Amino acid sequence: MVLTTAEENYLKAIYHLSDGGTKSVSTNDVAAQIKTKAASVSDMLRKLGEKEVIEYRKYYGVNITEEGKKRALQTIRKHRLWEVFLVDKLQFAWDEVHEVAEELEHIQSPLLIQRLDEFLNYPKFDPHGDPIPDEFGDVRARPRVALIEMDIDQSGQIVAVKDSSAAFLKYLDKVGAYIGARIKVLDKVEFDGSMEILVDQKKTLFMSKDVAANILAIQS
Amino acid sequence: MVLTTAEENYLKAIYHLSDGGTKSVSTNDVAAQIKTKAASVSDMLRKLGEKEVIEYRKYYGVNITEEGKKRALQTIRKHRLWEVFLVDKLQFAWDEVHEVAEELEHIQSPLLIQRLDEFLNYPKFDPHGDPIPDEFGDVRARPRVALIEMDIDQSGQIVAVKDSSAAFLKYLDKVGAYIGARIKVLDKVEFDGSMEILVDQKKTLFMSKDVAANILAIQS
DNA sequence: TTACGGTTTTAGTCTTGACTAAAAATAAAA
DNA sequence: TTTTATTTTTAGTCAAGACTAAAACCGTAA
Ligand SMILES: [Mn+2]
Ligand SMILES: [Mn+2]
Ligand SMILES: [Mn+2]
Ligand SMILES: [Mn+2]
Repeated sequence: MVLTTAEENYLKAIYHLSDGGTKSVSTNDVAAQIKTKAASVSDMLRKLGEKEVIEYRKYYGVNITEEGKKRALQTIRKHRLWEVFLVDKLQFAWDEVHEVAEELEHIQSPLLIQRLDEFLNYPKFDPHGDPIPDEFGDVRARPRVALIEMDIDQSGQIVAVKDSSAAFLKYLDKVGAYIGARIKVLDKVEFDGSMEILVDQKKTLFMSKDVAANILAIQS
Repeated sequence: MVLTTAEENYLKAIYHLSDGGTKSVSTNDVAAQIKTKAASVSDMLRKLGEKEVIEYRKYYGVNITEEGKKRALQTIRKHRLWEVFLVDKLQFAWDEVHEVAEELEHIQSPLLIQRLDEFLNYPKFDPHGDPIPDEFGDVRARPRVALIEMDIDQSGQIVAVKDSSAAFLKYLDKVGAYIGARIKVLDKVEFDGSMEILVDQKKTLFMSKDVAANILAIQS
């Protein structure tokens, strides 16, 4: 059974909103994520339910099935591999890849993805630090914590961003935060939740709590 | 004005059938090429006419406009660049690329194509020997002649294939004909039009007139 | 000049994936 | 336990792109 581009996009959205299939997802949540109207979502949920990639109980939201999870992870795998390709091979900036990958992820060719993976040397993470599922849909997740959760004097390394919008990524470029940077929390301001971060042992960075909430690190 | 995937496919078909815009094209020809029904084609021709990429006179076939030619060549450029990518970078065989390129050619991103072109080192020909239009739609065509048109004792070099079907390309692989091969016509059989060809000064190849008609060479 | 065969267009239908407006169901408040 | 607010679904519509069947047109032959 084959999914259309629209169905793949819905399923991916449901997967993300459900935190990898752990939570159930409401019609309105999906509508917001996909930027469609709830009425359109209701329709699609019925169809995805019939295809048994989600379990759909009217008025009570949806849960993704095992089959659905597998399908969503395949699409996510393709999306992230293409992002790596665009950045590593075609010198795209990390804030330029998302829309293109959103299209490329729907190209149907198992051989293409297998060869692309090989060509990219089997990358484990995409340019935003998100893990790339293997061909069986297995994801090796790293324990990650938002910068905002870290305490003063704690050290670590930036490994991913929660928000992949161009606006946010460009801001990180501007201030010199990047994936792989070593960081240390110098100060947390009680009043507004903003933070002072030492980057690579040399540069001090001030960031609002909104920024700190969208940078993910591993602690060391 | 933006074209849908379907519209791009129709326009490309019309471009090819019209020999690069020189001949007018009938509804039935398009239907055969796209593998749809004439009724569907009529409908689409009306739409393409409204978008002024073709000139459509009911019952009298269509002619592609300058704007249409430009659009078609952009799609062809993308198709052929992706074919080069698949063969040169992902080790696809030349008979495996067409279907995938047929999808990839519709990805919308000028930056992607510009960077891909650069990454591939500005290739001038695709894996089947067809020229790749530049970003302005200019094609530098080589003078090519079908093998079947060559006379006994004439020499040359295989530069392209007319038929890009997997069946034909696999056959060429099997018998050892390839783009770039040096060839010489040893014999032409009056009776059935079949030919005897010397390849790379060492291997003799017998081919039917159908095969000889689909191999293109430059004479030397 | 008319009849005919082949080509093309029109008319009507279907599916997919959107939308708006209205109805129905659920959840929260009184 | 009603009432109300919010969410969700249904009903009806639309556009794109396909299809079949029927009508219209074109060019040729009688
Ligand atoms: Mn997508
Ligand atoms: Mn990403
Ligand atoms: Mn195509
Ligand atoms: Mn080609």
